[in-house]
Amino acid sequence: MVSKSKMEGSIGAKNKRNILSAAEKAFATHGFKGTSVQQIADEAGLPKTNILYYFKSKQGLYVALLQDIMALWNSRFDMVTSKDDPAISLADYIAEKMTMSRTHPLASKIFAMEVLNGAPYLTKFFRNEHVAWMNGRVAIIESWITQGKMQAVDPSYLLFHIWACTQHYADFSAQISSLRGKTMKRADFDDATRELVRLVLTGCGLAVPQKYLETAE
Amino acid sequence: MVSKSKMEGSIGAKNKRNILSAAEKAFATHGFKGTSVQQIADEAGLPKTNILYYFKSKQGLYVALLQDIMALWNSRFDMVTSKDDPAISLADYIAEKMTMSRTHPLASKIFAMEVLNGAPYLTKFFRNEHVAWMNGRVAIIESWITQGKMQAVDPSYLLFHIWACTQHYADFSAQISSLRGKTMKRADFDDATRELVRLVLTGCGLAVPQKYLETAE
DNA sequence: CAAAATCCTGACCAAGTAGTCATCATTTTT
DNA sequence: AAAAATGATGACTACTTGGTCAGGATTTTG
Repeated sequence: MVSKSKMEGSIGAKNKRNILSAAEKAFATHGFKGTSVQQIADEAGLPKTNILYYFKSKQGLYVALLQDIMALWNSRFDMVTSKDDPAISLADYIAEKMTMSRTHPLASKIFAMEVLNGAPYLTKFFRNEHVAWMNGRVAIIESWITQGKMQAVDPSYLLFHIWACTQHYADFSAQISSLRGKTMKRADFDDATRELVRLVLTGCGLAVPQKYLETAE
Repeated sequence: MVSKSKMEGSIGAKNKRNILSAAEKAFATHGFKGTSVQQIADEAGLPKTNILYYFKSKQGLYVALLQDIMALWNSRFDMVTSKDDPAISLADYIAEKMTMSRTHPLASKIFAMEVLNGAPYLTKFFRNEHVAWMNGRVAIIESWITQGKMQAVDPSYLLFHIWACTQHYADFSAQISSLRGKTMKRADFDDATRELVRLVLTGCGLAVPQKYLETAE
């Protein structure tokens, strides 16, 4: 019976999840400084001291949350190889990132704020795992180019632009909703995804895969 | 002698500019809540009370700054007509926005933070001037499309994507610098501009104007 | 069931905050 | 130069905040 003793104190695990979820809401809406531990406590339905019991400090909670968020960034694009089809790979990556913006907008906002403020808690991550990831992806795109599978574009800037556009729908939702007069629904995200896939792929001299072509009418 | 009496108290005008500049730096780095009036005072080299003398409150200062920032958004693209050339017009707009990201990154960051937090002080602006601007631009792009000057794309999403990519270089500079191992210089911005112009214009079925084609080597 | 570990919380505190106010200094106007 | 307007600031206050701590409750383990 090993499992029982190491059940991670299911009470604690549950509470931690609850607190992290409340913190995500609060931090995404008001930023790190703009959020008080009391607000998180209210959101979680717990007394303030209980928050500090599970996370040693507000900063500790924030860092834990940030780590959870970074784990979300993992993608099937991580595993792409130079033998894959660039059109499919890039289109799927764009679609995947758009889905993230739709389903995890709060995580995206917290990440965006962190980077806006100079990414004090991410510098290490950026300089290690993230650079390695980037180098790998750049190499594969370059290989696609030398294989003549796609037009010569700068891979770094291409990735920046994909991130910029996909994250924009989460981070700037207030502006987008105001301008459209209504919030983005699932169908709108699908439209935006198709538009973006077409823009990027055409710009890379690639044909748009069937499944990202306009279906209806 | 009307002018002399209404010289706007050049002392006051100068101080206000100084304070706004200090506030821009502080707010862009730490957000509204994360910035104390004292920090702004230190940055401006003035006692705290003097800040409150010129701007009635921290919030008042922030709103004044935000208005200054919104005025910066004015663009030559505002004046484009359906008779203009879409390739030139869009390329110039992209280049102009990239220049803004390079020369006014703090303004871009403050705007981004404001929108991230739900744009509480911009809702009115969004719903009025901004929607009107948007409708006008969308109509012109649609007219370009019906004239057969460019491919059929959704004008709203196209504009969103242009904003996303251009602002990204200001707002996410911490991430970009980390990944590149060095900050973006003027020449790098020019490279990024060319890449983005090519991506967008090609994606709209437009030829890239001469001046945005790779020059060197 | 006893002991140990984990969980929970009210009372409290030191530090930092935005903003007020009374007073003084300088500049502008008459 | 007198009066008026504008500019400048130290001292103070009311309030919020993150975090501690001591002690109690509940659950888990032997």
